[in-house]
Amino acid sequence: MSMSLNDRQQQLMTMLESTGEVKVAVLKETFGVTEMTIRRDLEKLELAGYVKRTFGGAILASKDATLEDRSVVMTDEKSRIGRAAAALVQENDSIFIDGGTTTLYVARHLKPGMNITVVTNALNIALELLEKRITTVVTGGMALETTSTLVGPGAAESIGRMAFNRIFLGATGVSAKHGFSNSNMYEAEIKRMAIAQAAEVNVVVDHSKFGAKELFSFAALDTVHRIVCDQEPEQSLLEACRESNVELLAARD
Amino acid sequence: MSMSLNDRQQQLMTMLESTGEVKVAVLKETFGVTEMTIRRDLEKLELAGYVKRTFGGAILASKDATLEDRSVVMTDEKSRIGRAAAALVQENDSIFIDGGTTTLYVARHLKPGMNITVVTNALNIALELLEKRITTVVTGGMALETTSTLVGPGAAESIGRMAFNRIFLGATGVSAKHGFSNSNMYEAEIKRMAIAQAAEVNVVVDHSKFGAKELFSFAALDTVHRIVCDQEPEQSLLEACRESNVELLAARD
DNA sequence: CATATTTTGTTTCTTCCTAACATGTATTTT
DNA sequence: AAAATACATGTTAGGAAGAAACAAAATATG
Repeated sequence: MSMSLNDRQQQLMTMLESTGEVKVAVLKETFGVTEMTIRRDLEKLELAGYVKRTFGGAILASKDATLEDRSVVMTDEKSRIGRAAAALVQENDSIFIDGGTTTLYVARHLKPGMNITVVTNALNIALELLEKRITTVVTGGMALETTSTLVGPGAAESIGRMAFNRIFLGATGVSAKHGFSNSNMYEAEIKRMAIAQAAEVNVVVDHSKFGAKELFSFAALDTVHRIVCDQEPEQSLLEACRESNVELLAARD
Repeated sequence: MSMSLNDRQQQLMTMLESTGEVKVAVLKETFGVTEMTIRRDLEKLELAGYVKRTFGGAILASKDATLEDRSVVMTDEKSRIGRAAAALVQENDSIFIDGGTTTLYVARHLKPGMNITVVTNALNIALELLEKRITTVVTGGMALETTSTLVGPGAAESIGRMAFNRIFLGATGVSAKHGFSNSNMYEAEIKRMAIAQAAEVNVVVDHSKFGAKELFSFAALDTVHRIVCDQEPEQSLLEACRESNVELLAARD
């Protein structure tokens, strides 16, 4: 057993931190591996003290251990990105927040009780916003196990009837040629719909997504107005952004 | 299952609070009972939100989970009702589950991985269903802080496009004359919409709601097909049900 | 006292877990 | 480049924990 967490294990921890509990049967589907592999992951995470295994899954070990010393995938980066993105939001805004791990941090950094209307297609984000006493509208749709995101015709249709003055989208890939992309077709479709209804489009990504191309592209580079990230991309992508007139907001802090 | 904790269950909680974790095998010896008895204790404590069961034991529940569950009353009754209601669900059903505390227990008792499609307007119910790997569709709408329920035109519209062969609704009042009622106008509207699209209407209520009339009535007595409750109502309401051809399913067990 | 109700035990079956081994994939060594 | 090693993942079989249904005992209730 290696010392550090691999990609899947870190993703697993991110999921766990947003939902509070994970199930072996779900994770198996999510990552496309056998239950045995998931169990080995959980065993390792339990030994490391990160999680407590339950019958059929696992929950977070304890609240106090959940602090920042956990080396979960890019939490610090995502948190900084979320804070910077949330700072862009003005009173009386009508915003849309996409489902995803990075966007969750945007919601978390919104000022409680703020007088805005937030539309989201993510269940966990909606709950988070409700706790902050922020007016929350949820798109309809079919729920995806993995991200608790709502997709499909129901979601698309309800978005089609709305107009946002600011939206925040996640992405699993950002490339100069290929633009912004996502690994899930249905999620990509929702992103496209939201963009069509938006006055200002923000994409929130950590630097690990730069240069990556996923199967489903949902926007060309010049379609978005701003990229909120934790550090600037390498030269070629940076130049492409300048040419496409995309603002780069790097939350270095 | 009794309403309050018995001696052994309270001792168990005391042990748990001092040690942080308990094991079935140990508790079995400690109290001189079978494992089954301990499991029943733990099951009850988990449904009440006090503990989280692990493999072979249990640990203290996390803070945020207890907040929601512990505050509610009639957990045992609601749990029984939920179980009886969930037993009505057949494979390949398309069902709707209303937002509410009692209906949450219906969702909790559905068999994991069951091949059904569940539509709901409650965020917490949707998350619960996702963990059980059940196909989940969420209505759109504005979220109400108090119940994390989605209401309004968005919700109504999406329900209007669906057809359910079974629905489960909560109610805050059931009376012979006034029918089924709810204290919240918006929620009542959703219930009306759902009924209009349903082949079979089930109302799940504990006995404390019998005889009560809330401001917003959403259905006459003879509109629903079945009432799932924990005990039969008094004579007058019982007769009214018979006359209106409403099946009464009392989950006494 | 008789009857109901609740609690606990028993059995059976299912689900989840573990362990041991097999396979595949990198990575290093020769 | 071939062989060896380590590592991650898959497969199979067996066991342990849990759930469901039923039976028995204890307790309460009229």
